[in-house]
Amino acid sequence: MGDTTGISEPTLEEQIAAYQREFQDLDPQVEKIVSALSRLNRRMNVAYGRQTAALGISNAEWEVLKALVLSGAPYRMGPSDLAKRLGLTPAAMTHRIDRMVAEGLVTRERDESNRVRVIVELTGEGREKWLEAMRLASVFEEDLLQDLSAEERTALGEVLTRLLRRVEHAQPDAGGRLSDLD
Amino acid sequence: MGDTTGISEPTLEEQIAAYQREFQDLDPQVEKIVSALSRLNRRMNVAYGRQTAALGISNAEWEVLKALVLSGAPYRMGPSDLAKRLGLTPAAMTHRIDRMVAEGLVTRERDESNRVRVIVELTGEGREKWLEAMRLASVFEEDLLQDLSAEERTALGEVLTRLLRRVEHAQPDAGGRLSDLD
DNA sequence: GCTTCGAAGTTTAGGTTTGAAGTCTTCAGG
DNA sequence: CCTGAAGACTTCAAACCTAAACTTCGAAGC
Repeated sequence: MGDTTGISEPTLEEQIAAYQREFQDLDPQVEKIVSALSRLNRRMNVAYGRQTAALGISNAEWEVLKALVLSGAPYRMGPSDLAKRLGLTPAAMTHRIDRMVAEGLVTRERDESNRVRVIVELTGEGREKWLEAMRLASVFEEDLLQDLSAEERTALGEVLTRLLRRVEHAQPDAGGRLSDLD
Repeated sequence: MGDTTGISEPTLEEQIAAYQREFQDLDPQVEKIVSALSRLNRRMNVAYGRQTAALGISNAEWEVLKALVLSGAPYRMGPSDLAKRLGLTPAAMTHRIDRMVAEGLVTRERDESNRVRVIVELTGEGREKWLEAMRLASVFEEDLLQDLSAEERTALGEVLTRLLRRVEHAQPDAGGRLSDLD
């Protein structure tokens, strides 16, 4: 994972001003929200990356551990399910599992009841790694939000889930319009 | 850019419940905000990816065009500056510029006043591509936020920039605590 | 002037992901 | 049974990234 520490970009205000200069047909308020969302997420991922790196795992491996843990005991999933869950191709999943097996985070075995299927199962070590990562992450997240009052947190959560519903239940066609899928 | 269309994850509510089950020491309200932020961003990137793909460019190339345009006329930057701006290594920047030169989106020439430096300059075609992409993106973004009232937009922008300031001026150490850098 | 150091880009080697092709297993019909 | 088809996973080649070594140029110091 590349060290994105040295990332240097203009301030949000400067960037909005530049957008106004180069593309007048743009609502600065909308752009502010979108740009802030994007930046916030990038910075958070950098932070998560440092934390997981300190535990000796990559962000990619953390994603796999997360999917397995959240699937609930006995913490088993097939490679295809994992791939769909993480938005990877099956090929990438195969290699990622290879590495994680070598590191003892998961095991891979054939399903004896259906020998086409493969079962990826979290090891005790893998679960422990996830718990450690979660402990770090939860401290970071609480710190991040510490300036927000309870009311602000509620409001923010509500607005974000509203936006999320809007993108999840609809995907834009090539023209950019959101069109319902279901 | 892999087609992440088939991404399949539990609903946000299910995921929060799973977190509670597997890691009790977690504020569901915090986790809701963080998870929604992360998902929202991922979905938006998928949407942007489709739009830029429809224009025959990748998300990666779009980032470069954006940096050049926002730098202002005459739309020139050095590879190192671009690399820092995008959070890439110089090596990656070299190859990315290679491709974009081949596609006619930018030109590369040596700075005659300082022959170590290289100048990457946006072409008319590159600028036009960016404008097209922005037209699509702005429609998408406006659609995304259409359910939010003016007051909600203002409040959301304010809260997000507040969070952004908190991560930008501080980066967590390996222990997860935010610690001021300046 | 000569040397040394640092900065800017490029090249090279290695690793991860993708898309396409291939293998193996299961299942439904003849 | 045997065959064909579909599904689950793996293998392979190509694309793109990172880290590190290398090349070149410019700026200081003696």
